[in-house]
Amino acid sequence: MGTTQLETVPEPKYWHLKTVLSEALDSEFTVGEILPNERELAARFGVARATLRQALEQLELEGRLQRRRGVGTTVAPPRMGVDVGSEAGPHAWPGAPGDAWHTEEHRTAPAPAPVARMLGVARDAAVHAVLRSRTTGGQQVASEVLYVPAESVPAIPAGAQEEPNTAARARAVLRELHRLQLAGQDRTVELGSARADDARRLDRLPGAPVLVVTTRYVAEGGTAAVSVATYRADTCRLSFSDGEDVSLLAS
Amino acid sequence: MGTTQLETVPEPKYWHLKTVLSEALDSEFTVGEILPNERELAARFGVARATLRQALEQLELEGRLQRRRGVGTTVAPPRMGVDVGSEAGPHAWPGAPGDAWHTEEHRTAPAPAPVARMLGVARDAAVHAVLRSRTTGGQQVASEVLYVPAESVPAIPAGAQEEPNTAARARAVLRELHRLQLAGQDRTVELGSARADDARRLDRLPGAPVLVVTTRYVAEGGTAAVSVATYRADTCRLSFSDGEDVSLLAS
DNA sequence: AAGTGGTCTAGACCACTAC
DNA sequence: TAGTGGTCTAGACCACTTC
Repeated sequence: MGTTQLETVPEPKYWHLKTVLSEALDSEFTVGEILPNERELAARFGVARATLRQALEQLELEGRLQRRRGVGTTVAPPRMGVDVGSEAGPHAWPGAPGDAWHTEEHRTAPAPAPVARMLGVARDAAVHAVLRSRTTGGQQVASEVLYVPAESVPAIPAGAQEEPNTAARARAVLRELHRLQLAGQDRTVELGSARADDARRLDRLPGAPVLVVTTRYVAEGGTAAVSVATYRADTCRLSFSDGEDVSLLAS
Repeated sequence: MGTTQLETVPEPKYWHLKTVLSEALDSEFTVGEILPNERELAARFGVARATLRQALEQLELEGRLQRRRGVGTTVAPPRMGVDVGSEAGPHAWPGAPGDAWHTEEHRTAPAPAPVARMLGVARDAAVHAVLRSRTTGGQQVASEVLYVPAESVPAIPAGAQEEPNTAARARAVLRELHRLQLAGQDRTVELGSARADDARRLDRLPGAPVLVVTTRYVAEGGTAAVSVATYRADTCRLSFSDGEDVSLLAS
């Protein structure tokens, strides 16, 4: 026999299952419909529940399914496009009028190591942390922490006094930030898994896949602030329209 | 007792494990070092192998570990930044001189349904498909398919003749495309899982997490081409520098 | 041939939601 | 309380790499 050995590949069961289920979703189910439970599906396909779950996990990762403990597995709507590139025009400070975020809270804490490095501050230096959240179509799609070193907003008193009016303090930090001249910004996107607090805010379990968008805001002196936004990877498609008029994207 | 019920939350074992391992990676291991095998790690932590694997999977998803069948689990280097926004200046056609891609192959096939919709062609209409790949630091980080409807490159003869010189044909399609005036482009990023062919090209198993970057190229008449690029989500951090001079990003 | 990670099983119990 | 998905176990065998 030749060396070609056509298709010796034994396709894993869960992979084949995923394909079968995916086609069934396209043809026999409608958005929002609930699937039979895992034990029954496993029995119906003649596999162990763990194997079936491997297939379901993949489909959930791809945004085709939504699973909720105690409730069931439902067919997910197509991912929603979420504008990231031109929320309020190119090169705008966070919190500029018209952006898609809701300012929620203010804390004073040391920034995570990579953020501290970008900001050029000591690894354990306390900075302002402004927590914001973003909702689209009635659903929480992202939560963000904006790190602002004290040097960027000298008019804001240091946070010795941890008062309850944190939302007001957060807005004050943003207002001060807007006084600076924004020289530019750059963004990175990477895959992450939701930490416990983000997971709670996004209504997901810890470890759920998220898209982490890190934005560095550059002003005169250097990096004036860094934002770390985590988007639900299962329901979101991030869109970076370059400021052009892009109308017919739709789904 | 009050209703606060502090920390009733029984943290899942795999979650706790992941935290412990993560800290160990930071303090006791160096990049490239190989970990003890899964059976031994599981025994050492007193959990089933499946539970340990759940923790390892998370760490691999976050780019902390790299696992290879038949070899072992190694500590991964930090993710590499991959420029997506300004490869060859803003608003350049794919294949413009200086871009980071290597043109490999040409096919003629119907585009996937969502792409066909963006291109405004019939769902089963055959279009040019140009396959390209991108390497960074000696590693294959992305594979791309560029879909070009026949209308965008009328000078290229329809692909009745499936000759072997497909790379040459691919470059011819790109050359023809460059004759059009590029009016704008927009990008989306979403999470996906590698199909069998992409997985092979990226040296990963099918289903591996990938970041799917979809770019729509707009010329006079409308959408002239659509590119679907899949990046290894475990090793890549996509960077959208807005064309500014952004030097001090580092790791 | 030996050792690794990848797949799969059949079961158990837990946490959560809804009634 | 009943039913769902989430976690966990202790095994088995397979596919792949290396020697």
